[in-house]
Amino acid sequence: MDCENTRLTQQRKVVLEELKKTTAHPTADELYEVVRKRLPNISLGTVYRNLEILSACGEILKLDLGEGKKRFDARMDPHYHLRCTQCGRVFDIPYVPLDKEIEERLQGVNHFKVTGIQIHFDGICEECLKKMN
Amino acid sequence: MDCENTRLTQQRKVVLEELKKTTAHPTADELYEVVRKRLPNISLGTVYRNLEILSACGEILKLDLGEGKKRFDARMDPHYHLRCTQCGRVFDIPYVPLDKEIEERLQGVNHFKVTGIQIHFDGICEECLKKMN
DNA sequence: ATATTTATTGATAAAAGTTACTAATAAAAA
DNA sequence: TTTTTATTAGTAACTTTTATCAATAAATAT
Repeated sequence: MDCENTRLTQQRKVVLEELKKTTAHPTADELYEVVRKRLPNISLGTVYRNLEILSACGEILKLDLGEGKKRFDARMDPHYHLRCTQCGRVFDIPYVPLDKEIEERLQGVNHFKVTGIQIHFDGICEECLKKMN
Repeated sequence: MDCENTRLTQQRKVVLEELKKTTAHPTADELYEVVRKRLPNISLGTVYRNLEILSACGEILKLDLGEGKKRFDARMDPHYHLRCTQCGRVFDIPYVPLDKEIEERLQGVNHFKVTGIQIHFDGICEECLKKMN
């Protein structure tokens, strides 16, 4: 992916701006609906294309929480994600530096070169916990 | 999901048997091709349906490694998975009991009830490492 | 400023993976 | 054996994502 010869179009700008405004980890389709309020003629394909480019160029994160669709996140500092099995929302979880330790512990037990670790959590959010009691 | 009133059909039996034979973590489609050799008239939908039922009833694992398609595994003892970014194959990684420790460390830093942890690894397998040197 | 180059767009179709539907079948119970 | 109903094959439909392509607009050169 060539991130040098990239142009800051209105569409790409608005997609990135709207993603930065939210903490909801929207899907491409959800973000499309939001962006459409500012750019009514934008197409869903353009949203997909820009999310792909932005994530490939390290400007945003593409998340796969096993839902059969991808989510996106403009927050780039280290953190984890928890998906509430009750309401389906995705929340940020503070980062505790486990990755390094996990890598260390895995040394010697296999013949692979580990290059990345994917971790996320399932659980029940505060709001849903209250509703249950 | 009602796992009591379940019938051991030839199709379900063969799907489970063939999955147990392999360590390749096949997709539904890949397993369909294998099962078809024994049951030429089985349909892809039946393979999907049975994999769904078997995993819902805790007989097999459904894996999502972020590829946009699910994989299945009949190995039920605790272990992790590594996907080789070079050849795309999925390998088993010995289990080191991280889950409990991770859960402990996450206590107090959030307001969620964590019910599950999804961990998998990206890397390069032994075979691909050799080819690179 | 203006012209040129080419990355990007909107619109649409198509691909890939998965689920839903239905009459017919077969596994378990009576 | 008969009855009940979970399951099947075949197919359509659905969801998410990617590809195609002529038209457009952002950056660069003139």
